[in-house]
Amino acid sequence: MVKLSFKTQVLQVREQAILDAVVHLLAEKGYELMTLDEVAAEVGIAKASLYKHFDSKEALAAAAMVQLLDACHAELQRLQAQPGARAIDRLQGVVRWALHTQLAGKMPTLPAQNSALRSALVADRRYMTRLDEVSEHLGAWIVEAQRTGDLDPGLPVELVLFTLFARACDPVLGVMRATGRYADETLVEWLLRTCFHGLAATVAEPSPVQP
Amino acid sequence: MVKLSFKTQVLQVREQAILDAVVHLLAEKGYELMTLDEVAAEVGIAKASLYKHFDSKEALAAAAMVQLLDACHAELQRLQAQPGARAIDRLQGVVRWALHTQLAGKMPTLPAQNSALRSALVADRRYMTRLDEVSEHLGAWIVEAQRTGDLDPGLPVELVLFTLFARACDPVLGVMRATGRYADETLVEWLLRTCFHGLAATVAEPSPVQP
DNA sequence: GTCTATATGGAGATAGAC
DNA sequence: GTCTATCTCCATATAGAC
Repeated sequence: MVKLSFKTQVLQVREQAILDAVVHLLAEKGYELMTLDEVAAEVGIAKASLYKHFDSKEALAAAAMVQLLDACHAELQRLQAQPGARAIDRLQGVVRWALHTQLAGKMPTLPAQNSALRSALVADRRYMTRLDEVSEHLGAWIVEAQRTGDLDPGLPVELVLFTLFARACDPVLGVMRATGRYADETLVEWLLRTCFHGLAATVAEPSPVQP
Repeated sequence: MVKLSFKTQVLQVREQAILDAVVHLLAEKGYELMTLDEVAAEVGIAKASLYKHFDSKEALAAAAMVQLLDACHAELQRLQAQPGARAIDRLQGVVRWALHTQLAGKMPTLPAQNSALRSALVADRRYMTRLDEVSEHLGAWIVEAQRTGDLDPGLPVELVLFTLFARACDPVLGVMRATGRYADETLVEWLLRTCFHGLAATVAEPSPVQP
């Protein structure tokens, strides 16, 4: 076991607090609208202190995204360990996890195609490595689900993959929640249904048994 | 017919050029990353001149969004006039139109939930009026499609409506296009399929007739 | 209305004491 | 490493001549 000095531990706790704030603000307002003043205020430290932990705003956001991918990876492992599950069950499970993460205010929106963040992310090896791992893992499940006919085999794997990423931060969830008319769990199930079976969703409802 | 002086016509043409540039830049980079310097440069006028036509950046974006809603409204009218079409056909038609608009670089992304743009839009009567009209029109089609069983009647109308708005600027289209591997029309059809029938899409392909 | 030039404010990043 | 204070850049918005 690696020995960590007390000071080092305090440091790590602080860095974790910073990353939590960043994830929260990224989820709430997105990268462009997130300011380092807000981050510092939420953590309760001076803005300048942030630069002792991270080189720039982009590096800060990248570290937060790495943390998110780590959480996703952990969820993939957890789902992988489910004994009787089929690939399609695991895929639905990861989308459900993503939607819950979004409901918890911890799912950053996808970076815009030409954002400064985008460039920083593709240049970040830790981020790209994890993204590849997650993509590989999901890709394998997608291929398997297509083989068993649970996913449309006519769609390119990458299209399914990108769609899953996009649905993870689907704005529909937030807008529907803002109406205040539906329970969180209901919304999650509806979004899962539209994601996998579409708005048409001709899936037969189980009819109640007559007494 | 209303008589317009030459000067007034020139003015309107210029304003249209400005709005075209704004729509283009909103689609390309989003509201936050769009700068008035870029707008002015693309139109070929001085930045200060923009303020003779529009009061602020927000007003500029709002006018562009109004234009987009007008284009959407026109498309709704066109689809309404199709004689034999069912409601579901019309709904798919409007999503197809939206995706083509996005491919043409003329579909702004949805404003973030807490953006300054958002506030400006809800405060803009012209925008809200048109949004209500479009929503009403689509809502009627949705209800009709649910009645005929072409859309899942178990989903709230507003959820379907928000989902259609969200899919209009689905980032999946841009990402897939960036791979350069697929024809635009193919991508549009795939996205329509996943939108209405989901990633599972158990719809049977028409098998070729044997000779 | 269009231009050049400028004012104003906000946000990322840095300096230097402690 | 943390702080206060400051620098610098850039984007919105305005002033004023033509």
